[in-house]
Amino acid sequence: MSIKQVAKEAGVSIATVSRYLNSPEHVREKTRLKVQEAIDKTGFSRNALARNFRRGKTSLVMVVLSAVGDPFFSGVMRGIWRVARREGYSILISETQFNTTGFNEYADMVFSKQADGIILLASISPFMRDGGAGSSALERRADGTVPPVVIGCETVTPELSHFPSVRVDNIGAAREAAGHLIDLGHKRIAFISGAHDSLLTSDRERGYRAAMEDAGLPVAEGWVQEGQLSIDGARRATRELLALESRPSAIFCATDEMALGAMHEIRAHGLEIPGDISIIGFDDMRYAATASPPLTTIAQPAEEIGEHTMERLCRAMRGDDIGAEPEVVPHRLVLRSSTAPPRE
Amino acid sequence: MSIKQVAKEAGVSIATVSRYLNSPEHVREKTRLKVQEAIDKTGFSRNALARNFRRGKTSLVMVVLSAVGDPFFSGVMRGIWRVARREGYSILISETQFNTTGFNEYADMVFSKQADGIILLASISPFMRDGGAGSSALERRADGTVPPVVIGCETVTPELSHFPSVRVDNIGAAREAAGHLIDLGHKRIAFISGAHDSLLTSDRERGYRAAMEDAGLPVAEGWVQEGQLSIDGARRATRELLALESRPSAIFCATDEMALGAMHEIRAHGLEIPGDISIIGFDDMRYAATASPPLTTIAQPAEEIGEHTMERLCRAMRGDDIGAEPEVVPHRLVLRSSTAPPRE
DNA sequence: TTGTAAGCGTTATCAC
DNA sequence: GTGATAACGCTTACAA
Repeated sequence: MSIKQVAKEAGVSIATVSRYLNSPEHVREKTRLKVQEAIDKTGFSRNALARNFRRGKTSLVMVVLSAVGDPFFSGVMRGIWRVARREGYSILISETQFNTTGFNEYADMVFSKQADGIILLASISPFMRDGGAGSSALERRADGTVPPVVIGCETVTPELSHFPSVRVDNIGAAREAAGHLIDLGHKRIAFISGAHDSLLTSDRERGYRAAMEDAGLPVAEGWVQEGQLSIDGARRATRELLALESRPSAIFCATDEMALGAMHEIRAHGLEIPGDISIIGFDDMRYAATASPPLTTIAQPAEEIGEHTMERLCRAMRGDDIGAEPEVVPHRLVLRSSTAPPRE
Repeated sequence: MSIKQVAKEAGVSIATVSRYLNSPEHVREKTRLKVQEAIDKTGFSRNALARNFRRGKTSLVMVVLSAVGDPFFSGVMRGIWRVARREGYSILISETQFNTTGFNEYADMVFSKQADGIILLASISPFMRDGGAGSSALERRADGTVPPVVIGCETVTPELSHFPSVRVDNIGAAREAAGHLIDLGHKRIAFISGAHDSLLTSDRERGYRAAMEDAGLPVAEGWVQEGQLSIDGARRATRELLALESRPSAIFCATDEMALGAMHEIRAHGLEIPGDISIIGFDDMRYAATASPPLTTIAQPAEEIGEHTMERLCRAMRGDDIGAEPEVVPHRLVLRSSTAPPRE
């Protein structure tokens, strides 16, 4: 079932079979028929491993994300796909499952030629911690060039600032989210962040703090809680907030996922949203609109982020210099029913 | 940056470098040091393409799913990962994006040796429709053996019944879900299915119809609506149901995703859940519990499905005969607050 | 313990 | 248009 057997079967050389496979227009009609027949007969399937090896490329792009199952990625992937199809790339996805080694393993795939490029959607903080093979894979390269990597959504650390990225202005958007609550008249506004080392949410936290400062409002002790980017984490964080002496009248959650957790916990305490407490999220994942009440949030143009990220990667894989500037795409405040003026 | 340059740098043969890489214990301490030094100096990274090609295996397992962003996959992947780590496999994920070619492309990767095995979580109906390369990849094999494929979650078509699968008893579980509504006293119970060709939800529909029949209840015209497996599809389906003369007092949704859409639509009509209409879902994805009211549903043991699926695949890749019997894992009815006795 | 050398299945570069 | 044939980078007998 190798090209060789097909050649024998068809009574031609292996070169001809290869040509038939790669550029049939360079093969005479009559020969083409013979070869196709031989292929059908032998049930041949070209060994992609050998092919990729020989060609030195795979036409595969690896998308690294923290976990499939995050609804936000649906849109981003759709955008990536649209471009990938157009440009002739296949997409392979890998999960870090929130751990360090996860990423390193996949970063190496570009280096070891198993993929032509990488799109990083996962949180990138993990692999800054050690100096393992993977992190260095992103730093150095034998010939000093930068490997084809584009970072999507995430905020970029200084260490990785030589990689291009596509994302919203997290600080500005967070500022706008907090600003919306302030505009409604809230003064006691809490923030639920991700983990303490999450870059993404630390930018959003910065925006929150900036908005508070602009408005001359204090950020009281305990008003910033870690929600671990999870529903349960957000519930715990909310529990803390509700127990506070100066209980906030509004909570800004760094992700919609956590906002859903917060809402659940608030209801469990017999409080009303937005009557007793207003909630605003971030991402506009599809479950934000079906929440009860529907969640006010900051929408990221997920599909657009996916498209632009992939487009930029394609240029990098083609060998173009795409620079390292982050591309900022527009966010949008989506007003729904989970925010309202405070009661008093 | 090939093994050859490292060999030259270290003053040894390429065989020694290769040995160092694969079984360092067979290399003298002193030589080991020399080689390691040369590797560091050259910044060498072994070309996995060449390696896999030569070895004829990749230690890679491909997980095919319809689309990233489905919260239900989180748990399944966690289970798959646990086993993969233990058995020394890496996981690569691919999306069909709900189209046929998507699957074919990836199915071929096993055939073409880029992955050692496949786990199919995606709906498998698409690739039954044509006789393309991919579908045949799952059917025939040069030497007549069955390629290492295990199907997770999904119901298996007769055409694919020679492949092993791991899943819940969809019919039985659906019967229980509908039965729960019947036990509560509901008589007008509707069902929101996926697409008409979705195997998964057609089994659930069968369970629903069986339960109704058992109870001697009719399934009136219009009580079974297609929800396209999406929130919006479910909203449309619900709109149809609410407009019905004999408006149902309870709706069984074939997935939690659709249940959230249905709930949203019901609330938009100013109706109460479960006061006016009871809702029950299927899957117990993580947003089911945070819905308002929390969603009564059928829980699938996602993590367990992932584990068992991967375990079985590992045995298949090892060459063991794993048979083709579907393995049925237990489901569980999770009572929350979206179901209650009918008003009257 | 190390080196030599024969492949693995393709693609690509030549002649013809 | 087609056919030899030399790579590609690595693993693995087999020899030394």
